[in-house]
Amino acid sequence: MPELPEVETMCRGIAPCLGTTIRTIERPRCHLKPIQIRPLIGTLRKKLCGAQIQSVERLGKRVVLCTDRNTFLVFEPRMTGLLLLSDPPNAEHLRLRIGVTKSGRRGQRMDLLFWDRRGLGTVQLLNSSAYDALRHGGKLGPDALQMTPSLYRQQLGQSRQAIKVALLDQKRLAGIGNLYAAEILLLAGIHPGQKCIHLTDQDWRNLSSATRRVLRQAIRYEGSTLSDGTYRNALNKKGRYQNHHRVYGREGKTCRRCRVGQVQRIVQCQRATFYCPYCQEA
DNA sequence: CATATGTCCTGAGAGC
DNA sequence: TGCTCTCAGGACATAT
Repeated sequence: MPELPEVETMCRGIAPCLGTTIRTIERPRCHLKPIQIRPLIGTLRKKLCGAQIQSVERLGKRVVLCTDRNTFLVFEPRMTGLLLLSDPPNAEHLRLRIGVTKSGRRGQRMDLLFWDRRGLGTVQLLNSSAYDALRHGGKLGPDALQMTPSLYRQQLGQSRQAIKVALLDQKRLAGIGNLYAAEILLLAGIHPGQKCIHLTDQDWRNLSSATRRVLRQAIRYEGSTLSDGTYRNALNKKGRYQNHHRVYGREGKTCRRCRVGQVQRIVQCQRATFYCPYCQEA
């Protein structure tokens, strides 16, 4: 389930594509239900073949390839999507292959692959106004790494939702998912069920610093590969942050922050929440 | 408007 | 053993 650290790792991993020219676009044969790709593959080919990849950006949990035609190819991995420069985990879940070449007459060939086991991911080509609407149209909050105490209070402070639920709302802030919400709230010392509207200035300060600390550390470890083994970096290597989770997925085990509390699992909005009753008082 | 719930999708694991 | 059922949770659509 790629969240900010995994998607950031993908962006860094596909950096060898920078400056390359798109030559081919294919959707591999697949007996599974095809993923959503917009526009249709033929149109996508016409619009992208010959275009140069100028930059790679992360937009919340999305990866964006920006081309010299002022168009933007937006990958949304959702649960199990991956961007790869090497062989995929298997062939049957390969969803899109983009062949690129380095600039120059006999530029080196390379394949950028979109692989997605569950097929909930999407790929979309946007023009600049559509991309602008995605970034600034109010559908996506500020990036989680940019959150300050006052920005947190501004984006979440009036909400009557539980803080854990609000952290997952990409309209409020972009990039946090179920796993990192749990780890961030632990370090902030805030109970996941606490209503946003009741949080104090000290809580927002703690949340702001915990957010940066957790996400930066997770990026350093190239994200989390859970027990299903799905998440991989662009070279098909596992992340390592799962070995440093303090509460996520650790129900009944000892909290890695205080080494005293026993990790609890509750359900909020039909999603699992892990927390330490010792570090995070109700 | 804000918040809550249902839907999509596949494969792992539980339970019989 | 082999089947059926439940669950995992991204974002979006629909309901309250």
